[in-house]
Amino acid sequence: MTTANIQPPKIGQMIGSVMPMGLETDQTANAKPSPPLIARNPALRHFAPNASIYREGDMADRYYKLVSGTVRDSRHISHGRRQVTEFHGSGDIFGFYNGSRISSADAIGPVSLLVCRWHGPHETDMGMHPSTNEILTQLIRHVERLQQHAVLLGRRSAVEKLAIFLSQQASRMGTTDWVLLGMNRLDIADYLGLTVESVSRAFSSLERQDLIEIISAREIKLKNPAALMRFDT
Amino acid sequence: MTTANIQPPKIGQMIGSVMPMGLETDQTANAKPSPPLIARNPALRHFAPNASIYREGDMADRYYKLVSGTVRDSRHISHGRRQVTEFHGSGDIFGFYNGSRISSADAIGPVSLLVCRWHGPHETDMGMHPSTNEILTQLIRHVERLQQHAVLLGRRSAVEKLAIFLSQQASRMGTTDWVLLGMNRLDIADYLGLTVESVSRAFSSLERQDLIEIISAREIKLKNPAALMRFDT
DNA sequence: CGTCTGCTTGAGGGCCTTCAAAAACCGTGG
DNA sequence: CCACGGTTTTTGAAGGCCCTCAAGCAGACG
Repeated sequence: MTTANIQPPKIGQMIGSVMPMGLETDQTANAKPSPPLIARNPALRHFAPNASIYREGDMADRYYKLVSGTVRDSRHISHGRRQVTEFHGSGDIFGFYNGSRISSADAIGPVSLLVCRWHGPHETDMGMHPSTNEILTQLIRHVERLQQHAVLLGRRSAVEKLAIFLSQQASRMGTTDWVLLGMNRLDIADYLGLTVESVSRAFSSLERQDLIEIISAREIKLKNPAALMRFDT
Repeated sequence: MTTANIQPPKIGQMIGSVMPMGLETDQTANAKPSPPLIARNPALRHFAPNASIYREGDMADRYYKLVSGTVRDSRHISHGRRQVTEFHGSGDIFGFYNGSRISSADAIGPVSLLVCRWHGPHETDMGMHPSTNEILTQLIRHVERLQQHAVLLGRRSAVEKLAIFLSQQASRMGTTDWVLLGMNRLDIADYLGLTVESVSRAFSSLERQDLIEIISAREIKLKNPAALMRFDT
């Protein structure tokens, strides 16, 4: 079974005393009676699968540096729909907003990250752990990714969207011919602006064209990476 | 082919004498045959309609602060199509990339902007004209706008997309009940991930619903701003 | 073994795209 | 002032793709 190497997130194996299913808002509030919320220095924290890291409307008084796991950044839109704006991976710094947040961040699978206090650009100066240079670089990378995402969303065809998405996921994990997806079909659908069904059909279509092989739902072999990349022209 | 008939902006079109009336001429550019392109301090420059400010693949060795006019930021994709990722307005700072640029910037209409030299985050320190604080704020705003754009692109309906777009354009120019569009239908279409025809039909649909009044193609009266905003729920 | 969740597949309808053409707009020149 | 050519915008008709609703299937877990 190739699926053996995939570890579906298990709720029980979380470090610390984190509650399951993330029905509550913020871990930090519940983990301990009243922990020192954020020290002057970044604090390492752990989140259970589906736990909420921050929500739309919250004040943006801290930012985050992802150590391990995948974080979904999304906005709710009408009729229960939602738009996933970005997937964050290890090393990414995120959570900057001018004023209050306009999107929510949630853990997909177990997540570890550094929490840093921040009250605005004026507070971003020397001596902080992620340096101003690193923050600038990350913000710029952020912008680049979001522009790339706009290109994805503007595409007409569902198959094109998925092909490019898979290429990007592969290159992001440093490989060229296979991908281990950190998110489910619904997350992908909301990221690509499609429905779950359309995403599933796109997967099947790519497999029929012999461009990929669906080893399991989460593990994809790219049988023709060049052809997949070519959708991005 | 919708976007096939776009003429790629011509690089030679930097302003000297081509400025339409009503705009101050560029003294510095006319004073010397080949002015020092970028000084240590920001240099004010003028661009003619459709002039290119930077292109995909260029090294990102400078950034820009827009003084007046509208700038279109776009990426070329396959089959002559393109995706507009953002419209920049007065005061916006743009053009940051890690390494080489992944999108092009073009002037829509006459544009004046400050050009600032920049070779990476390490060079962004005190004493620059746009301060590090301002740059951080602008980058964050950039991210917020791009996230908002993703929400727009993810929308199912063309009418929804246009309604939200018009609301945003209005609030961006500080008004609530009318908009003067700085771009044509094709630009809007490529921004919203639609065709010109669909955009035009969406305009007509909104007018039939009595939500807007098309005074001229570029000048729109919002007859029911609240209803338009409600599409953004 | 049965339930639950997530993924896939099928059929029908709606919306956008495509192709085509008319209408409105604009600067130019008679 | 009006006529004229090119561009931009609008409108129409037909087709394709995605969405919706619905059911079947597979994997995980007790």
